[in-house]
Amino acid sequence: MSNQTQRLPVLDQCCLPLVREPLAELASAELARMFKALSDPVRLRLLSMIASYGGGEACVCDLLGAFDVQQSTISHHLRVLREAGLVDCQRRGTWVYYWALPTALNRLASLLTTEGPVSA
Amino acid sequence: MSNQTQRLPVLDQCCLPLVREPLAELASAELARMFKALSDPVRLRLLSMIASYGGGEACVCDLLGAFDVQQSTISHHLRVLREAGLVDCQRRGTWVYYWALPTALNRLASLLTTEGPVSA
DNA sequence: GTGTTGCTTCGATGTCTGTCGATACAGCAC
DNA sequence: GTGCTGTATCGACAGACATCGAAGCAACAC
Repeated sequence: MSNQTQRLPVLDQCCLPLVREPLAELASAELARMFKALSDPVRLRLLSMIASYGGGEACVCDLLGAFDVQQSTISHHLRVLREAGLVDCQRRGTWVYYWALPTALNRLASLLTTEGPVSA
Repeated sequence: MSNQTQRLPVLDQCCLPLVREPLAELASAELARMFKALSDPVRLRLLSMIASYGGGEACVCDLLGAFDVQQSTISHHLRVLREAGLVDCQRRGTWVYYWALPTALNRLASLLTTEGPVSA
């Protein structure tokens, strides 16, 4: 279930802050895909619930109750987050667990930061 | 030209990192609007060009040449960025200048950060 | 095997969005 | 005033997206 979508090669060398230098065209396309995954309230709450859940991962069954949409819709949003490289998942027996990918989140964060030192 | 759109009240008290606690429903809607503004490659590059431009602001005329889309499309994207609270603008004589709003960018950045200290 | 539960995928549908060309507006030069 | 330039807004349209219900698949219980 992991790694079934393509990698995001551009992100391996990008991530100077936006304010430091103009974004290249290729990088902007990849980054826009990641931000698009964050551009829906349901997905944002899903990511937040997953990332803040005890143990750093959450079963889909833990997430469903918090939303007023159908289970298939949640599954769709989880897939969008996964294809954007923001979360990954694994089936364990009957249940599927999701966890956030900190590297991706921190890269987006450092891109938006306008102050202080930068890791990349 | 400034402040012609509504404020984003939720952001004044939000912005603990996503990984720290689940996002409230209201906050997620406001934040999703901001991320949506970042979810287009043209807008991402526009923001980057504006933020990294010498003097911290850029005239629209400085931006147009870098894109393969019509001027009306650029104007549309600049409006989306402005209504999301990520940039502001001011007319000076014939030209309109845009600048990034660091507070908004840093809030999004701290929301995504999974490590280190947090300002809020 | 059958049945049940948890989750994903599929297909359809209404809404949103990026883009364009045309038009309107603002400021300057004259 | 007229004309010109820079930018914003309007209206239309194709493509993208969020949502749903139905169907499919995987793991378990029996």
